[in-house]
Amino acid sequence: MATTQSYYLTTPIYYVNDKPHIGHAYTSLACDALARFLRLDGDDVKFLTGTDEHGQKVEKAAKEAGISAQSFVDKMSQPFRALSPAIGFTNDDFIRTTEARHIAAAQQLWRELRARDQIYLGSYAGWYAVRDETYYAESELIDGAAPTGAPVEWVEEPSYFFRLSRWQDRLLSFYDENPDFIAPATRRNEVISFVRGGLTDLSVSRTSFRWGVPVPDDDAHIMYVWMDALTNYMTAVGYPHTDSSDFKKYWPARLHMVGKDILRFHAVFWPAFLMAAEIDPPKRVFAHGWWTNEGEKISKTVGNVIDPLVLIDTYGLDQLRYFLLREVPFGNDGDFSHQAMVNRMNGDLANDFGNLVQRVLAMIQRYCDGRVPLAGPLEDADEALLRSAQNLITPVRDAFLRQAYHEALDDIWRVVRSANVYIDQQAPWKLQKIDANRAATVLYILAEVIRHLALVIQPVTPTAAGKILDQLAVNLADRTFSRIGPVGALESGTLLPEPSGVFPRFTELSIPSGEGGG
RNA sequence: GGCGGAGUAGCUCAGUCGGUAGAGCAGUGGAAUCAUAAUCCAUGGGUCGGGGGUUCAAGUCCCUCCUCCGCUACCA
Repeated sequence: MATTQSYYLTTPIYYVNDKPHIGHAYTSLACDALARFLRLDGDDVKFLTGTDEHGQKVEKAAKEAGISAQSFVDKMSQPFRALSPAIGFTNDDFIRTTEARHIAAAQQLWRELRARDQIYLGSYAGWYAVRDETYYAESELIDGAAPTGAPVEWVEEPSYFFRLSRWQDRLLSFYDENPDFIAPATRRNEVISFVRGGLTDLSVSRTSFRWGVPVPDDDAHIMYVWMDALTNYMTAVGYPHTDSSDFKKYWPARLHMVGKDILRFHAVFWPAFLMAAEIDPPKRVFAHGWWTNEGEKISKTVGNVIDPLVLIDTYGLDQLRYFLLREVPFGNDGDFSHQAMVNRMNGDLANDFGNLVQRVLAMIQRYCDGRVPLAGPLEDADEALLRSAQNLITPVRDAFLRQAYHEALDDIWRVVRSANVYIDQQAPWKLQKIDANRAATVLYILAEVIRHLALVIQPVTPTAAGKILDQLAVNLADRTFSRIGPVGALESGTLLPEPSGVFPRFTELSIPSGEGGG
């Protein structure tokens, strides 16, 4: 057995001032597929997601709603928690920044920084945008508003500062020594160029509102939301108990998956905080891209926000998961369109793969009494196809570890297509009439190939893959990657259940009565 | 303005250490009929953004220009 490795990966914690949309689902999906892959590969995985619940926006929204901030976030956090069962996310924990465990962790990190003179008290004055939770320089303002369009107000307050300026060189050498820390490469260049441009100390406390983690030993201040929020990644593995088994096992995190908009916080501030506290920084931050909707930028005001739950209703869960991971080189922006979705769902899933499974299982049912056929001597073509399926895990693993999901799926589909070529060349429906043993051999090879395909596609389309493995009578315990190859081979004579399609085609009849996306 | 990335077949993109370009989809023609009207086979004369240079040879290196995108700065 391979040695078990621990792999801790996280989504950002989602800000509760919003409802879950396709962007949240996408980030979590990218983590989920990897988490599932690693578990099947025998790793000890911890996959974390959760909600970010502090900040002025929440405080204001709660006040406007006439409820306490706590009950506001209790309510708003719920849809994010509900996303996991809806989209099949297998997160091991769901953290909320309002939990006691987290407040203790954030305060401890603060104390560590304070004790090392990495935080000092000063004062801050500037244009502050509540909506963005950010200060802007005078020069950044456009017509008296933030570049984002958010209204700004002049705020002058005492503030604690983190000595970020001291970490410029350390960060640059850290990036240099860890070329895989920031992905994709183009984002890495951006971050490095930003840091090279010079870093100023970072304001890390606020006195203008109250909804946050109190600064230790100074009740007038609460912690800057990002310092609070980023700490969640450590909270969930036991911090401040650095001698706990979870912390030792899972920290530093192997991967923080983030949207490209919050890369800087993760790739600059976060490692600086950690190095300043003498804690190991995470291994990797991946900044993925955004989706557009039918070519249009998605925005709330335009009203073209995509609800992932609607897409699941329309196209199916596995279909959506497949589309999101296949359609776009991971890291790039992508466009969601009905046509593209249907092309993937029908072309790749239903026609190429689903139909392959169906025709093979149907022939086994008909020609072999519904039992796993007995293979005779193998010919070159048999061995070539079988080997390509058995070896598939290698490039697929390599792709997953680089978060190159599209490459992994491309590799898998190469084998799917080879199997379709093979079945046509061998024509078992003809062989059946002249050489039943040879037909049985061909069908056995195909069944084994399908077993391998189903095994490796599990992280992306877990439900359908499970159904295929059910139809091959593969035990639940035999669905890990340790069963790849002859060791897990189907046993001739095993009775198989009646096959039924796992990847339905999308037809206009598939459209539910309500309006679809839009 | 600076830094970075990208401009390759109708569309989306691959193209390793330089050797006269590939995949998928779409289109066209054909085969087959086990299968979810699915599959398979055949078919791509693209000035590899423009121009110049190095080289026996450049999509692939150098210079320059154009366009688009990202990050960043500044003037206002």
